[in-house]
Amino acid sequence: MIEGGLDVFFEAFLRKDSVFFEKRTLQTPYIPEIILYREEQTKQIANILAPSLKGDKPSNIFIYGKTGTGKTLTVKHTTKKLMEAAERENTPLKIIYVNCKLKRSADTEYRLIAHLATELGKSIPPTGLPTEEVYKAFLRALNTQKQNYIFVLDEIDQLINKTGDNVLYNLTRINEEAADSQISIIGISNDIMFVDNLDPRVRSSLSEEEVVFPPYNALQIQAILRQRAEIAFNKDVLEQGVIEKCAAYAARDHGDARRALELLRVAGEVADRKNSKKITIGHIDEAEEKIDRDRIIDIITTQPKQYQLVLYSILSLNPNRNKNMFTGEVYEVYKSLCRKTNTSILTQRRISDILSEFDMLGIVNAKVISKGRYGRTRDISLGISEAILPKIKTLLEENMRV
DNA sequence: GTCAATTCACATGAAAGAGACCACGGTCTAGTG
DNA sequence: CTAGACCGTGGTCTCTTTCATGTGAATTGACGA
Repeated sequence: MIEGGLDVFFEAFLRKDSVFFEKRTLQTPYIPEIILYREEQTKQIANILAPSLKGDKPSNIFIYGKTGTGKTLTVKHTTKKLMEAAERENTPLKIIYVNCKLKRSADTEYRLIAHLATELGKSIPPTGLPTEEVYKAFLRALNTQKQNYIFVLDEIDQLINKTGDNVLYNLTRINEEAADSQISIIGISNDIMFVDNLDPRVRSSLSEEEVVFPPYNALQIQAILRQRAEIAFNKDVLEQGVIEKCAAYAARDHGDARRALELLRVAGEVADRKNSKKITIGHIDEAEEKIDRDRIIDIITTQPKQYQLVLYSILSLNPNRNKNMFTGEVYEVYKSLCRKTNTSILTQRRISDILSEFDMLGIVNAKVISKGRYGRTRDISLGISEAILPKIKTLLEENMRV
C-alpha cells in the first residue's frame, strides 16, 4: 500500500463509527464497581479478611468454583477495598496477587517464592540458586518490617499438580519462622477435588475457611452482560436477542461468564469490521466461530515441532473417518513422517503423553478404551470442526518445511 | 453354556538423563595510576 | 591495584527416555450339565 493510501486508511479508521463506547469493560482485567450475584461471597471473604485491619492474622481461605464464575474478580475487588481501608487506617498490610498458571512466572516452587520475594522488593534471579536460598531471601524480605501479608494464589491447583504440595506446607509453616510478620494465604482453584489430594496437614491449614462460587445461570449471565454492555457499547447498537443468545451459549458451557463477555466483545469487533451499526445475532455466530478458530490456530502454531508432527499424523489419518484411530496407528504414521522430514523420532511413551495433552486442549477427543483381546488403547477422533481443517493442514505443512 | 485364566496393546508412573539456562565465587588478565 | 573476562561448580527446568507395573474385556480352554 502506498503511503498516502495508509494515511487515508488510518484517517478513515479514526473517523469510523464504532459500536463500542468503552470496550475495556468487556475485557478480562476490568473490575466493575458492583459485582452482580456475588454479594454473599464478597461478604464472606470480607468478613474473614477483616481482622487484618486490626493487625491480626486472618484465616487462610480456600476458594473454588468453575472457570468464569467470578472468583478472581471478587477476590481482587475485595482485596482492593481492604487495601484502601488499611491505607486509611494506616495499618501495615500487603496483598500480593500471583497467578500460578502463568508460565515462567510462578508455576514452580522456586518461581513462586522468587516471585513473592520480588514483590517484597528482593529481586531473585530467574534460575541458578538453590531453592533453599530463595526461601531464605524470602524470609529476610518478610522480616524487614512488621507487617501482615496476604498472598492470593490464583489457579493454585496447577502449581500443586505440577510440583507437589511442599510449597504450601512450607508457606503455611513460614509463619512460625517469620518473627514479626504474619502471612495468610488465599488459594483459588477451579478444581473442587483438588483439596482432597492434599497432604492432610496442608489441607487443614490451607482451608481454614472455604468459599464456594456456584456457576451463574443463564438469567444471571444476561444481567451481567447487560451491566457491562451498558457502558461498553453505544446506545441502541444491540439488536433484540443478542444478549440472550450470548448468555445461552455461555450457560450451555457451565455458566462461564468470561466466555459470554468474550463472545459479546468479539461480536462487536465483527460488527465493526463489517461497518455494521448494529450487532446482530448473526454476528454472534460468527464471533463464536472466530473465537474457536483463533484459539485452535493459536494453540497449534505455538506448539513445538514434535507436537505439530503428531497432529499432522492425526490429520492425515482422518480422511478415512467414521472410524476412529488408535495410538498405534498414529505412532506408525508419525514415525514415517519423522523419517521424511528428518526429525528425530520420539518414543511411543512420549507420543502417548502428547496425545493426552491434545485431548486436554480439546484438539482431539481421546478416550482410553479396551478392545479386549486386542489390547488397550486410546480411541482418538478430531475435536476440530471440519470447516477449518484444510487451513490447519496447510498451516502445519508450512511449519514443517522450515 | 459357564467361568476363570490368559492375553494383547497399550496406559500410566517413577526415576533418571540430557541439555539449556543461570548465579556465584575464584582466578586470570590487562589497563590504570 | 582493580575492573572485567573467563572458568568451574552447582543449581533449576523442560523435554525425553528407560524401566516397571497396571488394566479391561475379548478370547480361550477347561469343566460340568
